[in-house]
Amino acid sequence: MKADALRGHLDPMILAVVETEPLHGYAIMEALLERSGGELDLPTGTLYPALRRLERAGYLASEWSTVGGRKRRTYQLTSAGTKMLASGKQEWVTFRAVVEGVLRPGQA
Amino acid sequence: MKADALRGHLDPMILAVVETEPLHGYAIMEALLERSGGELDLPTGTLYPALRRLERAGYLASEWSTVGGRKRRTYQLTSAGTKMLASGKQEWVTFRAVVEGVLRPGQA
DNA sequence: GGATATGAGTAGACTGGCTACATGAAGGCG
DNA sequence: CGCCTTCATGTAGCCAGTCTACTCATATCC
Repeated sequence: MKADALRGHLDPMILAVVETEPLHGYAIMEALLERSGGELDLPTGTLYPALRRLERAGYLASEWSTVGGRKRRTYQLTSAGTKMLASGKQEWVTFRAVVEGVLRPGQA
Repeated sequence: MKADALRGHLDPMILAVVETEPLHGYAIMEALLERSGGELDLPTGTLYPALRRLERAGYLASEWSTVGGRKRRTYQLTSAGTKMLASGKQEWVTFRAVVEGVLRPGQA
């Protein structure tokens, strides 16, 4: 899967994995990997800046903790993030319809 | 629909509309607009550079003609373009599975 | 002692879609 | 005639997000 393909689709995916429970960065990486069936193996240079961006934008809130001698920054959805996730899901549906309307998969 | 979302997905869409018949740039724009239900209204600053890029890459071949006093550059798929389109469609299926696996739409 | 897993982060490159602009002909309208 | 809209192609330069490559630090297992 090409890197560019993710553009603009990563944000809702990140928000989605912290929807049900707050997670720290490393756990978010693992959750994305697991939910995508091993396809979405984000480099840290992508994930961490993305998380900070989403926090700056007000969609995530973070909190430091120490577990087993290691520092974690745990992120949770804000109410703005919840709304953003909902609209992101809606946009995905639109986007999918556009692409498939043009590609017409399964058609000559 | 955000602009970034298109990143990496535009190329197969362009190839798809010239799959059945060669078209010139302006007609490609209209075809994309029509097939997407009015959602995909590409600026010329996006489409024309993309076409040249795809031609440079060997996926499209172009030919000039004059119709009604206006010059047209008509593009058609090369055999490499046909293969590229096929793999692009396959990549789309994968990408869709990844996004939906993470987003889990219609699920809590 | 060394490798691996956990955990967070930055600097800088790359790239493709965008805005804004330039050019020109055909055709309709008042 | 002058003006606008549509058709038609194109470039220059901006911008933002993902990437590569790196740093730093602890815990655990061999």
